[in-house]
Amino acid sequence: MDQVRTRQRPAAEATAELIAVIVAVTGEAPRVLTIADGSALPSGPFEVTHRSLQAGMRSWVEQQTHHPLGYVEQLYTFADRDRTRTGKRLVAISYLGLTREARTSDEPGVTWQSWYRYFPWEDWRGGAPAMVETIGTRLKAWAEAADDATTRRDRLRRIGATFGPTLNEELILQRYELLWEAGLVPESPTAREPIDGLAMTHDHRRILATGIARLRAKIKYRPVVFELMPPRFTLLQLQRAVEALAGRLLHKQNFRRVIEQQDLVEETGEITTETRGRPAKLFRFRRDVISERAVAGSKLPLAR
Amino acid sequence: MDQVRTRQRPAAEATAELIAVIVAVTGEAPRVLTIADGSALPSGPFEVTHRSLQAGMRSWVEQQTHHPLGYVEQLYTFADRDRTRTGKRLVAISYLGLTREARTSDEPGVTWQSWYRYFPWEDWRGGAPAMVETIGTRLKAWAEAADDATTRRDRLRRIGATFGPTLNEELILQRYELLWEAGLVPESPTAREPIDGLAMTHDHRRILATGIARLRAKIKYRPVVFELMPPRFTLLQLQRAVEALAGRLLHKQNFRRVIEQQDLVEETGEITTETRGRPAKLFRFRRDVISERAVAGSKLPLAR
DNA sequence: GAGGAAATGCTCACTTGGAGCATAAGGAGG
DNA sequence: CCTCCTTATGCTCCAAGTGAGCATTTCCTC
Repeated sequence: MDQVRTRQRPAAEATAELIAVIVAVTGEAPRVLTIADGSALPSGPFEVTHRSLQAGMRSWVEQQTHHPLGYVEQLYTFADRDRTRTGKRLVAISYLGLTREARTSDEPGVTWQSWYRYFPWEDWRGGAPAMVETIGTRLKAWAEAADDATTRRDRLRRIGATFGPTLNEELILQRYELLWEAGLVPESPTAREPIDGLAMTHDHRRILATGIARLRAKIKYRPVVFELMPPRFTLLQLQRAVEALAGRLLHKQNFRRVIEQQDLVEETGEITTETRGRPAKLFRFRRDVISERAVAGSKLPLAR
Repeated sequence: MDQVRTRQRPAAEATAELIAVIVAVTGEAPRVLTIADGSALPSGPFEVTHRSLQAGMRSWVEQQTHHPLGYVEQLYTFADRDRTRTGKRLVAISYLGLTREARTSDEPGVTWQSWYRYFPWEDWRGGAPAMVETIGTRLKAWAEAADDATTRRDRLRRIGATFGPTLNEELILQRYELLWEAGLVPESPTAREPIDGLAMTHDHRRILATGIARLRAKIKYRPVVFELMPPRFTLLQLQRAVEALAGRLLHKQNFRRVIEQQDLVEETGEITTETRGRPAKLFRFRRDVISERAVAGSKLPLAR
């Protein structure tokens, strides 16, 4: 009955847009596929010809970047008030895709960018980035500038939780939002002398942050890193990839221990001498574990 | 530039629908708010007047059920081909809401239902439900009936992973999908002698499964159970609520140990004698931890 | 041939998580 | 009033998991 009532109302018109965060790891850099020379994520409207949302997203990415996609998962859906046009609502559905960087597309404007160009304060592999101190100072100033004590305390608490010494790499979105609120990024309406870091159109940088956060969380319990690896790799290469994504370094021996005891990889029998030092065994991902434990976890030594 | 190309294409029309999975725990039953006498979830179109997707969803639920909402989070967005009407695409955005069951709404058709009426095979609190064996038999028959060996092996693997002895309560969606594929639920196009369990219109039962899966996963690392509890409760009541959601029993002493060492609750100083046995202390949730560790986890002894 | 860089093996101290034993404290029934 | 039943609470044990390091091995470069 309420169903019926629902049906009687004129359904509101809307436009659905598909936005993709496509990630690869090349060398030791986590990279994201962009269009418009790094200032936007691949995107396009959901059309009648698309079999599904995901299919539509794949089609746009392939059309705009000529890059094939592998693993894909939905991220988040939002409707900005700012995105309203001609009385219709614009709903944006974002996806996270994992792939390996192929030949540079010859499409104009299509480039792979290290995601740390957009979030330079997120790369802690070489210790805390210098700018973190500046950020801390400016955030505190912003917190102190609050009108009432409650807001002030709340801001300080959030600063401590997101930029604290025990930095949690999954909180990238919360950190970005804090910077946005504090007017430290150019996209912010209250921006004043923004800090370093490339911006993107609309809320694409925010969507990128969402994708990174999801990925940083997911590598801890699902074997998704392997979607970013070449067919054969050494354990150190695997570790470097995880470190690139997480933005922090890991204990080598423990990393190997966990990977091996998880039975996620198997030796190919080959050995590489391409690196310095003692030659390393090459491994391959045991694809079958994906089905085996689509469920069970994969666990990486990323706990804190 | 690719951006520009995107803009030049005529944006496809779509209709966005909001669907809500509203959960409460009453007594020892996890309940879901339904309309149409249990056959549908509250839902309605996203309209221009809605400030945001979430606001729209709240407004529909309140309008259809007169039930106030608390905690809410987005679940998933999908576009069924079947949902196409008049050449437009229908995008459905689903939400999960947690609340406490208030007075029964006087709206006709609005009822709270135990979610195990829809998924009777998911309640393992009293041991494996009798129907699980039947399900296993029928699923195996379905697997064996596959044309080629690969499909057969794959089906058996999935059956083992989802209905295996070490049943993982989070896989409720995968189990439902398997039953759907095997034609064991009435919604399935290949349905034949469906097993027990109430169906819902469209894919609402599937959305409910998604919501339950999310909630079962989330209670393990975020203090969301408290959204479902009264202001003051005993630790056993809290445990019963978690068990109701997870569909399985927990070790009492360990449960208390974890809850207490997490500092999630504090004693009210009161004692209740409303239950049998030794009177229990009443606790209240420390609301402030939500902000304290919006981040950090809460962890419940639900690991396996 | 020496030194440097990585790969590998192993140890140790601690933390967590799953189980179970034992005791305490009300209420109900006799 | 006494006994039994039920639930609340305290604690102990043990196994598995995790964070840090030490020690060796094996190539390459100089």
